[in-house]
Amino acid sequence: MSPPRRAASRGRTARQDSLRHHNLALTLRQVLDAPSPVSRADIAAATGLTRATVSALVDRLLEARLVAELEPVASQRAGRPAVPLAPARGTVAAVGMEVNVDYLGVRAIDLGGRVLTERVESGDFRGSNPEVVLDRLAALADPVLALLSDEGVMIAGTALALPGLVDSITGPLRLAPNLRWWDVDVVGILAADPVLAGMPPRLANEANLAARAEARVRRGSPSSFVYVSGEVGVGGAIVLHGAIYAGRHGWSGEIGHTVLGTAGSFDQGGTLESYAGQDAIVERAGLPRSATVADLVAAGQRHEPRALEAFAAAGSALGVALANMVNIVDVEHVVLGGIFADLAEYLREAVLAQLERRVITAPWSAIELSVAQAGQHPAMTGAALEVLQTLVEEPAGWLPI
Amino acid sequence: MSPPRRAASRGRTARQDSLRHHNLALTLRQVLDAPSPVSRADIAAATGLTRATVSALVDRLLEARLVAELEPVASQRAGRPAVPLAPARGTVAAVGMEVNVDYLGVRAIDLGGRVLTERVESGDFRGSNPEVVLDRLAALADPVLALLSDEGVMIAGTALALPGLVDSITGPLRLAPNLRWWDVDVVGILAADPVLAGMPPRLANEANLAARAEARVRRGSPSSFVYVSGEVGVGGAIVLHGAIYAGRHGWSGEIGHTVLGTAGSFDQGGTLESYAGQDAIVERAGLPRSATVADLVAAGQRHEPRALEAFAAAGSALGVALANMVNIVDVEHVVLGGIFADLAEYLREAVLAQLERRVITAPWSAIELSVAQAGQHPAMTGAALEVLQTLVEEPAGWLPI
DNA sequence: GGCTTTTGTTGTTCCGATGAACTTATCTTC
DNA sequence: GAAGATAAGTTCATCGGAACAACAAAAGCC
Repeated sequence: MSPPRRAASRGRTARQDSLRHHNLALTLRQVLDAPSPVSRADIAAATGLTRATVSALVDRLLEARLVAELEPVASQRAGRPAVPLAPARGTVAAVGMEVNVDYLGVRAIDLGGRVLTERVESGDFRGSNPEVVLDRLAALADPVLALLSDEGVMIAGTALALPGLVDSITGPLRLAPNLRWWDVDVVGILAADPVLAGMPPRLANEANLAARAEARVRRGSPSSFVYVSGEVGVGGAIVLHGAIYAGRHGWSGEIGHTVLGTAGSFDQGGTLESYAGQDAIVERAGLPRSATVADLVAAGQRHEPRALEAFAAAGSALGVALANMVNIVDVEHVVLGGIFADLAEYLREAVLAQLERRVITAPWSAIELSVAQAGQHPAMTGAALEVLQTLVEEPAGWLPI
Repeated sequence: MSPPRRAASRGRTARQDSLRHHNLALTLRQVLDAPSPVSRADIAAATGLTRATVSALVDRLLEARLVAELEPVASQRAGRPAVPLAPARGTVAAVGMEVNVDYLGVRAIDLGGRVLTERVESGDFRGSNPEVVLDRLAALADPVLALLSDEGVMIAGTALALPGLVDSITGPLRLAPNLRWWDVDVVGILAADPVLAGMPPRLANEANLAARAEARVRRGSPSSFVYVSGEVGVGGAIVLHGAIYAGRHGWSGEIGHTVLGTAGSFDQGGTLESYAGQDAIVERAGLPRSATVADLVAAGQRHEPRALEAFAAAGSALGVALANMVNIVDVEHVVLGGIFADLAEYLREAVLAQLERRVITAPWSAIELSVAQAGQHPAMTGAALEVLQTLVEEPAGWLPI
């Protein structure tokens, strides 16, 4: 087995076929990332490759069924009409899975990012047994994978989003505080399922994957942002020039544990999560422990003073922690996800006030704050995109011999 | 510090000559980064290129006078003796400059990182006039550049380290709090000097460049670390896999402005600098405002209670801020630079205590704390290395036509 | 119906890495 | 000290891959 060679990546020697790999990946990205179908000539113009070269590359992608030709449409312009190229539909799927505190799910997307199938189950997995929960996930995934196989869809791979610290890709899961799981060999347990044993999931942190999904729907504007995801815990991620910043092990973005509110002595001091986690907000708002996000929003709409005060406190804490993060990573756009998206209306002012005050670069580059657009369960989509990315970076592996 | 064009870098089309560029840079790095001279055969073995290819590439590097052949040494082994290759000496120089709060200087290094010349002047530049100071810097740089030219050394370029926020590479300097400079067109002012007008310096933050020098002396272990530099201000930088993480504008690593010690309300709250900046430590130690680092160290050696207490407070604050940073960027090694290096003995315990307590990944990957090894004025070296890097990444530009 | 314009394809050429054979320079062994 | 053995570096034919230019195809324009 040859080592996985990426085209001319840093430190590796560039051979003849590195060129092909690189340009093939480049061409594929042009098709996948374009908002509407593109022609070979468009790709040539965008990449600087010649039309001849692009034609040869596209031929390979067509053969591999990664790209499809659509019917030409009348362009109303002079010249031979272009053949529109689009991501192939129903040929290749990527499967994203997620285990979170209150639900688990499976979502399959195709090369165009279209959802092919999805299954989501609610539950309460705080303090749950990993084997039991992961068995349940496998039971959810099996029919999805079977359905895809029946339809002749090739499965590019699987990935699993987890609300905790995961060693990049292969695991193990070190710690998921709100599940109360630690040192769980997730891949090993899932391998008990015969189907998943054949395509072990890549593991990653839920917030990082949600940020990936967000980066995709934004299609590059902004291409760099900090993503904070409010769930039971508070997660974060950094997207720089469209790519997830994973850190050394994949443990980056743990904003939830930012220390705030030390009262003079550094031995006390609560973390962001203790101010802006869902439980903290609910408690401060004076709602019962079982209150949901919807209950919080409702309280806000009724202008309940205690709720508004809780939102302001959470917003300030979030703003301070985000300012620290922005000062360190130098990214001027912040995206609110999870429950922070639902509560954005009530948090916005306090968050922005702290950001504008604490971020030293604010006078030269205003901090923008926006609400996540990636829809329900973005980490599931992000997990599938993670798989897709490996394919997009290495399309040569999918070519017919 | 932004990504200068790499051969076949992401998003660019790879042409035939991209291969050459890439492999040429790869070969050059092998020679420059090796601790001792290497042969063509060594390079071939290390890179996977064939000896034939390496020979051809090395010939070009010899012609460009970037690499030199040394006298063969008896290897005591069978076989034809290898021709040792080393960075060329005295052919190409990179010039690093620095303006800081209490000194300014110029340092020229060659391809091997050897210091060719350097000039440093002390001063007190708080609240200084940028034109005056930069004129003085130019007056310091001119003879250095002249000397190099006289000796037939080609100058690869210049770079300038500044203790503040600089827009990547071309400036302007947005803010240097301790100089009390803001929105200074540094490159424009230096262009009044006829010599520097011909080779305008790249600008970057002092801490980022010091971290670059540190990464160089460490030669890759650790290849990822957080660097905190205590000066009058507190600067920071992130090195990931040997490369400086610059952020979106080059404003990353501003750990000095981390908010700590908010007493319940988020409207108060001091920054790290107000606990661990030199002035803060001096004041808390009960020393006169004019006290130097040496005075602080002396007070520590005399076990003066107020000094030790000040060190403990600074260490705790630093530890909390570093923990926040490590949680966000996921790097398990911390390097203390500037005055923190001198005071490391007294800070270590408090810093480590906070790190071990606050970094959530500490149980799985112990945080290591070490002292900077890059010597005096590392940012000057780092600035020169910044220039060198552009050459190393694009050696093709230096080839004879 | 010729002309223009744009798309996609077909050779040919050129560049760069490979691989095998060859030369060079040492050590080893009898 | 001559004959291998071993390793370093070079030479040359070959091959893969992109560029370039010429050409065919399919439209609109007058």
